[in-house]
Amino acid sequence: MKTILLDFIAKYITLTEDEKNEIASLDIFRSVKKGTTLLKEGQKSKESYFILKGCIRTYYVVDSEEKTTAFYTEMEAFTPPCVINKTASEYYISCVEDSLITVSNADMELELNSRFPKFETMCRMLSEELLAKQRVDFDEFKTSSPEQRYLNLLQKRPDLIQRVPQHQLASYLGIKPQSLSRLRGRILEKIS
Amino acid sequence: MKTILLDFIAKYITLTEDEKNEIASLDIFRSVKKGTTLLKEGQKSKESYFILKGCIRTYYVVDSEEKTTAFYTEMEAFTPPCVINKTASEYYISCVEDSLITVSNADMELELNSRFPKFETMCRMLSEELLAKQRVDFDEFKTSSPEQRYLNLLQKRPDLIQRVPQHQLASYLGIKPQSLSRLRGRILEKIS
DNA sequence: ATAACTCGTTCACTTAAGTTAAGAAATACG
DNA sequence: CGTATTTCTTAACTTAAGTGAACGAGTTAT
Repeated sequence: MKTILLDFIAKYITLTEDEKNEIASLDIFRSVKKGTTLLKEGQKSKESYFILKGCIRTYYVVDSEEKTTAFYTEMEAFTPPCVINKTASEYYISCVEDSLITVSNADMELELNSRFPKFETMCRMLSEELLAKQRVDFDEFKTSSPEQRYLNLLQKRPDLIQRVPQHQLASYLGIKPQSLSRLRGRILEKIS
Repeated sequence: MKTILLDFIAKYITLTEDEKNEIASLDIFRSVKKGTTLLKEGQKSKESYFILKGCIRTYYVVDSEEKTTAFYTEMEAFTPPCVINKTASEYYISCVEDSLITVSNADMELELNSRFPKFETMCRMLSEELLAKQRVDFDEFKTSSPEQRYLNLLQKRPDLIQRVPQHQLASYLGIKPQSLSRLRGRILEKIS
């Protein structure tokens, strides 16, 4: 189970056995139930997350309506903007499914970064990679219609369409649930 | 002039005089004319950019139509996704105005990172910060209408509306130039 | 077991963006 | 200087998303 995290790290740097043991012995592994809220709007936080198993969602509440902006699943890591900016969170984080995650602390990372330059190298590489990936996602979103976005999602993350409620998917695609229903109907008609 | 870059770096780390001199003596400062294309679709590149003065635009060409996805202006840095992913570029980079920029190389950065841990710390902090900022931008884009996006841009980057052609702004906002014209008319009517 | 609620879908209607075309205004260029 | 080109706006029409309401299916609570 803890090997999932070590496998992830191995994509960026090579750890000694001692270092692996140190990582594995950290008290960062958490099991969270579906529906659990990990962070609320207005709260301050220093926590970063890595998903071993399950699905985590971030959403804003605008005019008492949820606006889902991201889903994180297996082998994905993220740090909320409020942790980087040291501001109160503008969004909520909650569990879509029973999940197994790691929860690490900014202070802990700071210490690891200064103790192990290797660790900082990994953080830099990971941030650069995520920045590039998110840039491409953003560009694709901007340059395509809701229907294209849905078809794109169907290609790239088909699992999401199965494991996530439609109304959350809709807002993730930037539209209303009714529009997603209609749009799916339209696509089915085209095929037949 | 080179102090602009040093001021930017100073936001993240503290350099010695020797280090400052070394940075200032690097052959990375370039003056580029309006309209110059820095990178084309299909090309490979290892170059990162920092804008001292001017404005740089990234755009895709889809069905022989330009889709502008970003503008970079004074004191902004960016590395194209193709450099990180080591793939051919999917977009173009071009100069909106006569600009003064730095062009650095991935190999050069790798060397600096290993010679000066401080430099890698800066890269990590910068990537983390840009990742958080871009996340917020993406979320705002997703959760708002074209009209809200325009008003938001008017607040956050009023200079862009002056210095960039409308049709490029429109595609940056995810709409057609005609829609931007109409939308601006609608806003003016509301005010009066 | 039934009532309350959530979720997804459908429908009719409204609103805004896309499309096509035309013309005015600004800019570039020979 | 005048012509060509690009840029911006306007208008009429089409298409798709937003809105409000209603319905059935499935779930939760009492």
